[in-house]
This record gives sequence, structure tokens and C-alpha cells, in this order.
Amino acid sequence: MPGRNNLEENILRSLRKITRAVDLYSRQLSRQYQLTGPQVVCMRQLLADAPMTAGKLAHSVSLSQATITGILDRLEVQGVVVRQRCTQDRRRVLVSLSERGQELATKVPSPLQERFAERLRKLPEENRVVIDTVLQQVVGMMEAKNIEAEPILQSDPPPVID
Amino acid sequence: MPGRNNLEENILRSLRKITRAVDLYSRQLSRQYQLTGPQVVCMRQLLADAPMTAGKLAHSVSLSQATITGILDRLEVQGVVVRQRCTQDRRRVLVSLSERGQELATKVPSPLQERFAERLRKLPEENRVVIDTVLQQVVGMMEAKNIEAEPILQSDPPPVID
DNA sequence: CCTACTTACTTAGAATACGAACGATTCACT
DNA sequence: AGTGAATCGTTCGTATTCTAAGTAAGTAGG
Repeated sequence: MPGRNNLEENILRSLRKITRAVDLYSRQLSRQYQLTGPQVVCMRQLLADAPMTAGKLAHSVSLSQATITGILDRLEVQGVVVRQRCTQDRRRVLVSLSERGQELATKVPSPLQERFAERLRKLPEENRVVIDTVLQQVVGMMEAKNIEAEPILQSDPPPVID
Repeated sequence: MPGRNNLEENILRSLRKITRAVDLYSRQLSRQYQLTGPQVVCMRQLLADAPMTAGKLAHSVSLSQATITGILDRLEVQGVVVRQRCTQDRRRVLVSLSERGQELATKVPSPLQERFAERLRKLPEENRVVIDTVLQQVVGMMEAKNIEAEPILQSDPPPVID
């Protein structure tokens, strides 16, 4: 009886453990650098591409706009980021790193645990690629539209020009 | 220059997306059943093995005790679980499902999105096993002790009487 | 028996995270 | 130009999650 959907249970369990591990490391980061994981992720994104609107930042790090607002609030208090209303379109808020923020962003360690990253690097290339691929596959299977009518739309071929 | 640790970035990104997908589904569950993902996970655990102490429950679902307290509070309000102090050891709190809780636990869908589970089932066995294996590998690499001295302790065999 | 340690759970405080609702803007269409 | 719709960010309320500190209860040594 136990052993039927064990696979699903296992996966759920693994996902939970991964989430937890990421969270625990975020807290450790926070203790050491006054910066949490999500905050660092945002900083890195801004380091790569700034200035950026709050919404675009949210999208690029897979967080909701509402969440980004809070993170930016805290980063702003620390003098890490600067918010500036766009003059052309005053609805937009352009976010960029302060000087201090840029410096910090290059110093702070990855939001992925150093130990994990290290182990990852030690794995044979082939193995690493498998991990990457599988995770993306899982993401793909999970993210698929939350739309109910799935089989109905079957005859709808991609009108995409993509 | 960009393209070196792309793998790490990809993985981080995938993990974030997975976390988000799980969270989003939890909210959907919450809307439909007044039960969130973690709440359902706890209920299922209790369905499989009850009564159980709060601490053991926390451990078995990879959550801290403090977190379990909050989840149990809300489940208790809904009349889904029952808390009972252990008579032998009054520090312990035994948790079990109410009648209503048992019924609900069998009805409520998996905390993993139905769509995802479905897709998973449709994959060839081999592929599913790979996913399970890779996730467990990732967990293994992440969970490894947060202790700094890793190589040093190598020759230290368990002096544990555990 | 009393003190010190340990264990089990709860409480407090902070950050993340979401949806929903809101205000300010801008856009589209008349 | 003017009105209704769409967009952008923030605010609000709720839940999850952790650590640290607190409380209650059991255990062990003197």
C-alpha cells in the first residue's frame, strides 16, 4: 500500500527540503552580511542590468511586485539601492544600485550555499548538466498554465510568430 | 565573462521558480479548500501515522517546531486536528486528526499540483526515477552539515552511543 | 530534596511571499 | 478633449518560515 505514489511523495519531500535549505542559508547570509538571499538575488540582477523598473526586476527574479516592494524598502534603508521615478512615464520606478550597493554586490557570496556550489563544481560536467536539465524540466512541468481547459484547446496550434 | 557560472545561476533560478510554483499552488489550495500546502502535508503525515508529537511531526515534514506550532494552531481552529498533552510526559503534545480531519485528508488533493503530478505520471518510468534521484542528490548536497571544518573531521569516526 | 541540565513546546520578532484592493498615470478610442 | 480601460507600484492582510528567548516538565547529581 505504501509504495504506489511514493515517487510523488519523495519529490514533494525533496522540494520541501530544498526550499528549507535555501531559506536556512538565506538566514545565515543575513547574519553575516545583513543581506538575505532574495535581497542578494535582486542586487545581482541589478548589477547585471540597471536601472530597471521594479516590475521588470520582480519578473526577472520570479517574485511578485508586492514582494519586490518590501525587499526594495529594506535595501533602500540600507543604502544599497536607489529608487527614482521615471520622468517619461511617472508610473514607473527605476531601481539602481548605489555605489555602496555595487561594491557590496560584488563582494557578497552567492545566494546558493558555498558548500553546495563547491560540490556542484566538483561533479563531472555531465552530471551537472543533468541536474540543470532536470530542474528546468521540473520547472516546465510546474509552471504550465494554471488554466483549467487543457484538453479542449488541443486543436489550437501555435499561432506564434516567436 | 557571463557564461562561467551560468550553471549555478540557472540552478538558482530553477529552484526559485520551483519554490514559487509550490507556493502559488498552496494559495490556490487555500482558496479552494481553506487549507494551504503545508497544512495538507501535515494532515497527510498524521493520516499515515497518528497520534504523533508536535516535534516528531515537525521533523518528518522538514519544518521547525516553531512553524508547526502555527500550522497546528490554524488547523485546530478549523477543527481538523486535536492536540492533547501526553499524560506520561506532560511536555509532549500529541497531535491527531479529528474525524473531520481524517475525512478531509483523504479528499484534499496533493500539495503537489495536480497538473504536475499528472505530467509526472505520464513520463516514462526511467525519466521519473531520474527526477527523483537528481532531486535527492541536490538535497544531499545542500543539507550537508553547516559545519565549517569539513575535511578536518574526516578521520573522526562516530564516537556516538546514540 | 534541590539544583542544574535537558527536552518539548510556545511566543516574539523579522523577512518573504502572495493576492486583492488602491491611487496615480498613461493609453485608447471616441 | 474626455472618458473608460489598462498599467505600475504600493499598501494591506494573511500565511509561512526561521532563530532566539521563554515556559513548563522531566532527569540526574549532590
